[in-house]
Amino acid sequence: MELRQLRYLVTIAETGNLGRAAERLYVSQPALSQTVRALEGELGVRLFDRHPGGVSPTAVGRDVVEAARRTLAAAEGVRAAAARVLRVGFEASGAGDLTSRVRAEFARRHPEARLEPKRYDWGGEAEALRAGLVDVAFVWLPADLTGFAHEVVHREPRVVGLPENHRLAGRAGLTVMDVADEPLMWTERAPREWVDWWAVNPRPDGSAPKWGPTNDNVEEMLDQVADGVAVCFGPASMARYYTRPGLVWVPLVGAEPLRVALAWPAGSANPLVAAFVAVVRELSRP
Amino acid sequence: MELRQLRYLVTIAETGNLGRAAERLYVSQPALSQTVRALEGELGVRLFDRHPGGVSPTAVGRDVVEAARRTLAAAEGVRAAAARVLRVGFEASGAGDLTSRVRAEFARRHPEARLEPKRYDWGGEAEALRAGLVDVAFVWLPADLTGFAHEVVHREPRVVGLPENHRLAGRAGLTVMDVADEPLMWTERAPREWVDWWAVNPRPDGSAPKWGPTNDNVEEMLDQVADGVAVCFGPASMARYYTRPGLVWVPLVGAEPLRVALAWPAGSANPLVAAFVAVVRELSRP
DNA sequence: GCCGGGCGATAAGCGGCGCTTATGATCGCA
DNA sequence: TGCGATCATAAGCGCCGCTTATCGCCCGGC
Repeated sequence: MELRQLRYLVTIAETGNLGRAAERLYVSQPALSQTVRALEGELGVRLFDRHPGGVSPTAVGRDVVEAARRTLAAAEGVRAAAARVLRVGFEASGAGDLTSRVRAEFARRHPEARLEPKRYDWGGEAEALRAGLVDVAFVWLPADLTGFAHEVVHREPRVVGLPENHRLAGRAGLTVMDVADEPLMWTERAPREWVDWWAVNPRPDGSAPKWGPTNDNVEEMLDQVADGVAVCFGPASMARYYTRPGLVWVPLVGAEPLRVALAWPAGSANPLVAAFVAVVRELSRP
Repeated sequence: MELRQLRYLVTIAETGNLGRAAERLYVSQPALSQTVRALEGELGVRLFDRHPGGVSPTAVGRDVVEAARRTLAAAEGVRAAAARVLRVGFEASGAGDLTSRVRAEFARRHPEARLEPKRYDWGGEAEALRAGLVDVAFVWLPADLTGFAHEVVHREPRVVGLPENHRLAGRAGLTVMDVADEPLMWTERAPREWVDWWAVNPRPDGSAPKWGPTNDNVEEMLDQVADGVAVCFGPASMARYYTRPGLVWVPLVGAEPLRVALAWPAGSANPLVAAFVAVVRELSRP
């Protein structure tokens, strides 16, 4: 078994077609035919069912492909270990100022290492983690982190984003019910649970939020709020990290704060992960 | 980068010597020389310092080798996925009858899969997990499980093992202090923390246990207890899974029960891990 | 101080294997 | 029934990773 074979395998599974896979891999179709046969022989199981129209993985094949994906991710970890890069996933304002404090301290301790902060859209940091696109991530809870090592490292109160000419814009604080009648921004990207948590759904009185337009990320959300079409909720740090002309932030009172977890695949191949976790753990302790 | 190269790398790091590594790998020494150079070129860093007497990994090299190890373990996961085997680590009586219930239910749901229970000596199941020798393990707590996904799935009261002719052998229950004067079996294999927890050290009154002979595993321990040279502590299931002529078990009262965690490397390449975890989680819920 | 042994690096040649192109076999579909 | 997909097979070839042979280096022993 070689990584080349696993790379081929994954691409074949993704395209479901030897021809197209060959194209994407810059090899000829028989090369893949041959590789599949070799792997099937070595592993002793049929991995794909062939039919005119393409190939589809068998039950075992699906699992093998998934295992192959993880192996390739681990191999990427070898590269990362050599390059001393650590890809850190987050969304929007991440873990607030903890993020920058961690970055500074990590750089101090590991001057040879390079952090690569990678921002994702709503709920995307958890997906990225799962897909092996990042080595570690600051994940906004709630999120499904089963199968990942994680710990809550940060919490911050929430705020309400309003157009500056909104009748409530001058208030010192707002409750969820204060803005119950305002259309609320939401997203189709993140899991249901995530959206409901942010929207405080159901409300204390059992009612549902008044859903407004959807958006895919902070910028889109804030643009629309500044345009006056809706209001939004966010963590306090969002007020410090993102501004928009025509947008004001007011503390949201009586709602539970955002909890941010640091999550990473246990047993990650990238040794910087452990170092990063240690720094975050230390700085989040006070 | 190919698995072959990573295999070579790890062996070279283990032997610290190209010649001996070549021997173990059934290739010639220049082949390794060449592989190291190729990898160093591809990764853009020096991995080993060469000196007369052998090679030693650089700082980066150490990390790369570690990442390579994980990658090879992941590749083993591909084999496991194909073979549908799940290696389950445990020690002694493991998680008691939960173990057998899980095995039955797992076999029912995944008839094509094969469980490979692997028993380890005291504290060895956690090491085995770390070394990638098992895919999942029932770990007796306390244990260091940082970096692993884990959850407590089982608890059971403790018992005292005594020679049958011991003056306390007929009692319905014993406290730690009742046997404070008896030499207590212990082991040098497990971490300090583990040994102290089992020995209830320090005792409620602040005193230390009276340490008796050491042993490496259940059989040795029970043999010695049956011989009358010491007493031992164990989980209740040990009384049901192991018997010895001349040995009796008495409940240990007033001591906290054993907690058993199911632990696995998050993001394991073996898909059966998730299936197994699901079964255990379900059966341990009642 | 010199020589021998052990180490890794280099050189040159060779052979396997994984690629290529060309073609065959099979099925679905019009 | 023939066409256009698909994957499988065949045959040839070239790369690359192996081998053996040798070198250069450092050290330790006498």
